[in-house]
Amino acid sequence: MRLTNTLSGQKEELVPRGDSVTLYVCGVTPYDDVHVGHAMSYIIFDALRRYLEHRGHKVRHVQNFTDIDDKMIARAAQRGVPVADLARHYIAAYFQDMDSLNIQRAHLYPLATEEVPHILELIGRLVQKGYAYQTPDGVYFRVQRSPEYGKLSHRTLEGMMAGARVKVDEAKEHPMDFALWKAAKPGEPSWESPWGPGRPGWHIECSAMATKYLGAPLDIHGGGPDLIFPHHENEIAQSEAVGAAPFARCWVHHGMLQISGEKMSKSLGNMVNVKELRRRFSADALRLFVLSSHYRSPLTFSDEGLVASERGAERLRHAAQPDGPAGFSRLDSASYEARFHEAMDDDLNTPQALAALFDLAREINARRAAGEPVDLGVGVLRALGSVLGMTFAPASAPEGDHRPDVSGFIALLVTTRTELRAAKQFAAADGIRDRLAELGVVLEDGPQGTSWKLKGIAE
RNA sequence: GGCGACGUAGCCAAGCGGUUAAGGCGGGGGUCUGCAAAACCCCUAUGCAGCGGUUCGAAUCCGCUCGUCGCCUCCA
Repeated sequence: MRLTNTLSGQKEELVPRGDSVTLYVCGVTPYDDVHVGHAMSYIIFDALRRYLEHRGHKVRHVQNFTDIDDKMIARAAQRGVPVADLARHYIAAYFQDMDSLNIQRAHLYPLATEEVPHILELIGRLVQKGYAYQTPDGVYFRVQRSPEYGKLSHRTLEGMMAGARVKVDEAKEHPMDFALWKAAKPGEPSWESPWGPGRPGWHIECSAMATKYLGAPLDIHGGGPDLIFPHHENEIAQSEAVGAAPFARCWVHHGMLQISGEKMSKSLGNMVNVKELRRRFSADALRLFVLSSHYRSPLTFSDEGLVASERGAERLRHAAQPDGPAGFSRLDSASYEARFHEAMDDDLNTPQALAALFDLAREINARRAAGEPVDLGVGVLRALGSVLGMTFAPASAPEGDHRPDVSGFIALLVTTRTELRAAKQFAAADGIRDRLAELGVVLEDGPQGTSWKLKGIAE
């Protein structure tokens, strides 16, 4: 398949070298609940991984947790809890939320705090080779030693300095030099090192973990677009300085999630967290919302968009119901599969892949309505949908929905209503239906009798 | 100030020089139904921000104008 490589700005054919594809995705700093921006990011990389696996590649997927940094320390202090406890809590929350979105877990989730020896070794090599120097504040990377610095973000040191929004630190040789090791201030968690007690800088952990667990060059290194600079740029500088060049063959970045035209950020206070969203929308609706635009385009979050996606998800769910007779069908699912693959092969074009799925759903519905067996088509729809991470699970049982199971009572009312209808007492029958609708139970009369489902999710 | 992205139907969104401009949501009409819902069928952009240019041919390439947004600082 072809993927856009941020490094070249071009679509490039992904050619696996060994028996597997290595995928490193930058993870979160676990100091707060995950928000829709994270959801968007990890849904996209989940779809990428699932597709690679669908195409027969073995994927080795590593994603880190930055469990020690300024934000962690500040939040822990604010709450009066140890940093490690804060990390443990939000890492658990991260998994809960991502699981609820049907995002496959990475094979390994290294923690920065557990990689300190390896990080120190890497810093030592950088110092030894003249790429790093010590100041009273810690150890810094010497960006001017990297002639290619800026190659990922396509900018130059001069260009960045022109912006002049860089804080001046007298002790640094160059304003763009960045910390590899931060000297501990009193009361901060710290580790011993040849440069005094301190903790790792942000960027060094990813270089250390990625090379340790996957080895350079990585086939794919991904992350949010806001990580291109400085995080990923610095990862490249550090890693390639010690000979791990190229650090990654293909850099994959997606568009930014925005909220009503603005960037969503902690400072603007317009965060929407995943837990809250999952109470109102199904995992499939979130998937559809994210994947119905191309991953490299910015996406604007909106409630109306989610509502529309929930309807769309419901449409696919309906078509994917494995009912009806099995048997031969004239439905040509191969052509839909071909469209799906062609779209996904071309830089993960999920909107077009979804279009193929919706067209398949339409044909399934039409043939099912005509009494034809559609089990083969349904099988293909479910298989391809699951490549995108769709669950097809009924929307009626959202995560965190603690409504008691009332199906017995509803069944009783449905039976009663059926009897009323048989007796042509339509006013009473409609009354039951209306009252149930008010309570969030939708009845549908079909040839095989009356079925019901809970509405509730996207109300 | 530097770098970059985008502007396609009421809304979201594909399209990467050449058949009738995907798909979803919404809306309109119809079939089915006691009615409704769901489902199905049909319709919903002679036009792709505007103006020039290149080309036999442009939503797609180039230039300019207008508009929106992002990165350059912690952030997926």
